[in-house]
Amino acid sequence: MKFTSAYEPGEFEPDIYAAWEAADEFLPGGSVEASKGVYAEESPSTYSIVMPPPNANGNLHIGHGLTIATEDSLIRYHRLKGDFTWYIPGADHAGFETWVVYERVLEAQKHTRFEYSREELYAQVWDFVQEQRGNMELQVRALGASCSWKDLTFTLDENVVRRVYDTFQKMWNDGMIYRGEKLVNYCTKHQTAFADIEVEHEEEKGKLWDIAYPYDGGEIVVSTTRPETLFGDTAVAVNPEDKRYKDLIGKTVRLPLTDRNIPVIADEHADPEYGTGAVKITPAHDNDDFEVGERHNLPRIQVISFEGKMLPNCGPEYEGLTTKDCRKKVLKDLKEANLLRGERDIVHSVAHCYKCGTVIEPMLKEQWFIDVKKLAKTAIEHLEADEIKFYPSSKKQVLINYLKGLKDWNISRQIPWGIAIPMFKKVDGDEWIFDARTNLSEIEIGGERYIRDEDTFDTWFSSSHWPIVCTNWEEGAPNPYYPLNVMETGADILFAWVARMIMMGLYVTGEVPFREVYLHGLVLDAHGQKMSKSKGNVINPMELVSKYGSDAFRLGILRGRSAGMNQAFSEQSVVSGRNLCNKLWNISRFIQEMVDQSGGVKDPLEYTSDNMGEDWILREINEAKWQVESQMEHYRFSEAVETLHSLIWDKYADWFLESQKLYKNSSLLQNTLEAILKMLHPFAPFVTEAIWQNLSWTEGMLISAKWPSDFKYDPMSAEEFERLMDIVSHTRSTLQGLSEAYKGISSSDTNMLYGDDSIVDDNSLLIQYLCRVKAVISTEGEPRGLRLAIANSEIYLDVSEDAVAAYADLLEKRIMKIGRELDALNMRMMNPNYVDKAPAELVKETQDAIAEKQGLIERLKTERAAI
RNA sequence: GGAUCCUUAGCUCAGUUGGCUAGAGCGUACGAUUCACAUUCGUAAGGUCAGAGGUUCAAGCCCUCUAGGAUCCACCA
Repeated sequence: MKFTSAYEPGEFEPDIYAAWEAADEFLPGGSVEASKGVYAEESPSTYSIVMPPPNANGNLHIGHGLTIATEDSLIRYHRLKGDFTWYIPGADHAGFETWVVYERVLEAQKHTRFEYSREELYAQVWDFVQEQRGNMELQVRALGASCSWKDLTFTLDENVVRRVYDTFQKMWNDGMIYRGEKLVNYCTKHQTAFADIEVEHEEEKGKLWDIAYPYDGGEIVVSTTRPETLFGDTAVAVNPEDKRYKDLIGKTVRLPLTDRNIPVIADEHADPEYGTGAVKITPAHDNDDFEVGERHNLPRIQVISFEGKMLPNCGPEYEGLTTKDCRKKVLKDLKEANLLRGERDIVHSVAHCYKCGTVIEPMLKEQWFIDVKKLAKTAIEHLEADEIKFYPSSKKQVLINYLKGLKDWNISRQIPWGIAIPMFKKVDGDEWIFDARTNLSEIEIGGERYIRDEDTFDTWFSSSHWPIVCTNWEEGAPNPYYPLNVMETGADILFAWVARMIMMGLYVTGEVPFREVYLHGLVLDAHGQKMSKSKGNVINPMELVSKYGSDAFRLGILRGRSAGMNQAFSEQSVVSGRNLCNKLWNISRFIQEMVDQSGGVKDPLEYTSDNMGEDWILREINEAKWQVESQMEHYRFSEAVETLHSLIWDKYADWFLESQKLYKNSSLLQNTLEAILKMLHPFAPFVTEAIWQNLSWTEGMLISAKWPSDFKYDPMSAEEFERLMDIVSHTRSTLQGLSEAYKGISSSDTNMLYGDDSIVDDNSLLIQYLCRVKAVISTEGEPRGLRLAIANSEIYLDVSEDAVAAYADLLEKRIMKIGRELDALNMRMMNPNYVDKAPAELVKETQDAIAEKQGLIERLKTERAAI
């Protein structure tokens, strides 16, 4: 006997995973060749998913847990269905994320990045990541991901870099890449630029100061939240419609604390309603001002350094101050100069570095940009042609709207950890050339020396190639795994990643990179709060896995989750998953015992005609299977889990197995259990495989078994069993009611009497067992006790008249309830429009229901009359 | 400011093209107990489907408005 009384996940999970992996079960069709497009059979159906690569040096968080549970259940389902499934794992160098971590490591060692060359740093981080990397991969395994490890792609792998360079070169040749001096979102702590999407805006309390800029015969008062940037002012703008300032347009005013004069210009940007209606223009340190500057050809004066300190051009008193200190000093000096006119509290949103929270400084910097017009336009066309189906569907339009307003994409990052930008600048001159030899910092072509750009690519630029590189897509070569069947990822990176994969997929391959997109929402804590370290409500998936098992975690996290929604998650749902695993384990243990009693070998499916429960469970399994198929098709994981939970627990165990305690049809038990194991396998791979391996008659591995085919059964017989279930439920309920109403009634002391009823007659033993009554006896024409209100039957509980009397109140309540239901139905039928316009089928159903309820009430009234 | 989504049992959520007598898990109450499982079994209570209108024979579902919440985008001198 290999079945212990409780399932212990830890005893089985590591060995089972190792066995799958050793048997190459994770490869498409189970062979290396198939992943390369070489098949034994003619064009098999394929199914591919790429894993959004977890950070190579990190630990998995709850979001990864959801990702893997979702993707792996799809993969396993399709594998059982016979598809050549390819689930390609990845590891992300996570450019900036990892860099932040590594900078802390350096800091701890009392070093800084500025002591090393770019190459040295790259090599150091590479080693650091390789050391850490195994951790993440072990955790992905612990979650049961049936991904093809032989195809693991690291985002800095050679083939990735090659593909990224190819694309970049193509874009360069197509004139889509340009170098521009623009304002970038700059973090002065990390000393790198960010894409707009990487910047977090937060509402903050701030102050709006009014500062007087004097001129001969007066002053103009400007409003600003950033007085320290006044050294970079190159104009004051007023709205052209603003009568207050009309006469000042074109005049010059004195810039306070300096000896510079700047012009007053007219620009729509100035909002007459806001502040004083006059605004200082600092093109080098403000996004809007930059645009105003472009419109009016204003000089751009950078006054803040990349370290976040004031530059010498601010004057010796201010040079070297941080922006914060400088603001204080400027305000103090303005006050002393009697130029500060006002100060008020405001709430405004301020951009912060999403990693360290430092205020983002818009800075002038030469960067590489991608002109996204064509990319976005093509993507929109394909989206509008419905080439990609979205779950939830609303996200498609959200994405289109985003693409319509997309600005040019800054792909330069000033961190060493990433793919080097393959651009070199002529030493003597301004010319830039493309060259893939980024291992060299300097190259020579035709006697000219070129120096490589120090920057690296934005990670999203390389990540946008993910479906292409993971499936080994090559121009002109057929590839059954591209486009992917589905891209499953978090709704929060719809813009950052999904949008860019679509643009890049179309640009490189001419095809959309995936046919469907399933987006999951955030996993919130049990109270619907976002998980965060500072709140201390972070749930570690690995802790849950070690406590309850991988399957329990997977079942728990998929429960109550639907596409695109941020939803709560609690340990409780994992407990419920664990219980289901244990239930299935014990079902199997019990079946194995029964099979052992009848020889322990595998029998072909047989079913006997005298047990309706067998027909019924075969029907229920068929129906559950069809439901799960449809639910998987529509990414309704939560419902699929519920369907299976209900099948296994409420139907298979509570009714079928209970009835089998009397009938023991060994071959049927075997065949139905196998079907159930297969159906639950996508969600709970370990326990189902563990059972499969423990059962005496099964062969091979469950992971690569075939999805069950339909069972044949007798539908009449299955329906009859439902009647039996009705009788049993009703009896139990009535007995419970009786025992609560009248002390001394217990089911085991009560006899069930029946009149002319073939179902009871044929199944008296089963009914006796399921109802736990003393005996089921024919009335022999002498009914007594309480008659049960069950359609088409004559069944009594043999209890005293006093007990029946005590039960009267409950009975009355039930009659009332059914009466109300009957009234509602009658109302419906009395409406001529309903009878006219509703489908005939429905009207018939209503009529039947009325007849049934009338009959029921009659019988209940008889019960009452008998009291 | 713009957009999207959400509001259903005590809690967390399902509810597909309108047909519902609104479901599940957990929790609660009552009862059971050698015989697969206490990670168990049985029974029950619990809902004006956020509010107000509208369309329809019929609305949790479709439309309009209102209130509350979440997220994203843009902007805020």
